[in-house]
Amino acid sequence: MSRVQLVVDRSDEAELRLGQLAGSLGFLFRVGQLEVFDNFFDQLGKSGLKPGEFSVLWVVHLNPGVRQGAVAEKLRIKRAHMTKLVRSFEEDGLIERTIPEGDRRGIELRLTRSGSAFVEDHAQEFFDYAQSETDRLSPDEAAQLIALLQKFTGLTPGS
Amino acid sequence: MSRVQLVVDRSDEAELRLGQLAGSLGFLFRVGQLEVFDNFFDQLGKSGLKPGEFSVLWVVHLNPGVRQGAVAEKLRIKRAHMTKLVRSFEEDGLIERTIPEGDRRGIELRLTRSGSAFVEDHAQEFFDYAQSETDRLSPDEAAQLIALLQKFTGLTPGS
DNA sequence: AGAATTTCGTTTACAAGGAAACAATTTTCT
DNA sequence: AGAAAATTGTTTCCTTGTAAACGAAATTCT
Repeated sequence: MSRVQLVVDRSDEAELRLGQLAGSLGFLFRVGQLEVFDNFFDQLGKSGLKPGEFSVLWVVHLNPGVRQGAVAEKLRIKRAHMTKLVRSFEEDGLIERTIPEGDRRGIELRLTRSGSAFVEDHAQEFFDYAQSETDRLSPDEAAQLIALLQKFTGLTPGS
Repeated sequence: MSRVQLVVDRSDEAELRLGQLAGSLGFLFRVGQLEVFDNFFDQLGKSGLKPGEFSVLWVVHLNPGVRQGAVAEKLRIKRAHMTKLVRSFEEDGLIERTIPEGDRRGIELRLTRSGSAFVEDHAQEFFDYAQSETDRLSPDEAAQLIALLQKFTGLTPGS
């Protein structure tokens, strides 16, 4: 008895066509970021460290007295949201807000002693992790990728 | 009468140090994505086109009958959220959901005639825009950046 | 000086997205 | 076959982030 077998070969979960989408910067950025953040939480989530929040503390650490609007603009956090972050840091005793004499609209941010301690405690693991993100690329490729991203975003380590 | 002028030279909004943060992939991805999306809405927002939503329609367009979980996984959309998107597309008459014979847990997605029309109407401008995103880089750099991102994310145009 | 505009942070009201528990189905393991 | 485990989509609740209108302060323009 002969049998005809229809082999559809969906390869099941196999291939899913993305077409031009896979060449779209916006999409690649999104996937890249989720990739990185997922790993981040897997590895550092336990220490209560969130990338966005740590970034704010880090920038205040490097720029004591900075106005919160300037941090928001640089880190691309909306001002409305920055208000919440900063207030919450203040409640946690990590950040100090002072209204400067010169311009009493703005608010200057500084780390408290406790905030400094937090940054110093976690900077190492944060940036060590940032380093390890690039493991899936060769060192050359990683350096190239970062350089291209910096050019694209207009960000440089210096400033 | 002589005057002493204290010049602090804050350069005002000038420089804000980011230190190692500017070399962190997660941060660069985030800024890159926001950069791209802001421009996207400036240019295409009027046509009611949202990048995430269009991406879903596009993938269904290229892979008729795909299960929604597969789309979610590939596009890195959480399944809970994909449910909402797909239901909303169904309400709008853009997508058809059918329960396949083989496995009645899953749901197969297909574009309706109206959904196909939408994708065909907007694919051009969507990907034209995606192309224009790279304007701030040279063509070589853009190609390199995309290739590196594809390698990093494990995504390739083919599949 | 005084009115109009701009800047800065805040508030409120909402949208986007995620975590966890769940029901229905299928698969695996005895 | 039948119990245990895994898969798939859904629901509910919650967190994160945004938009828009606002008040206070500073700046600009007569």
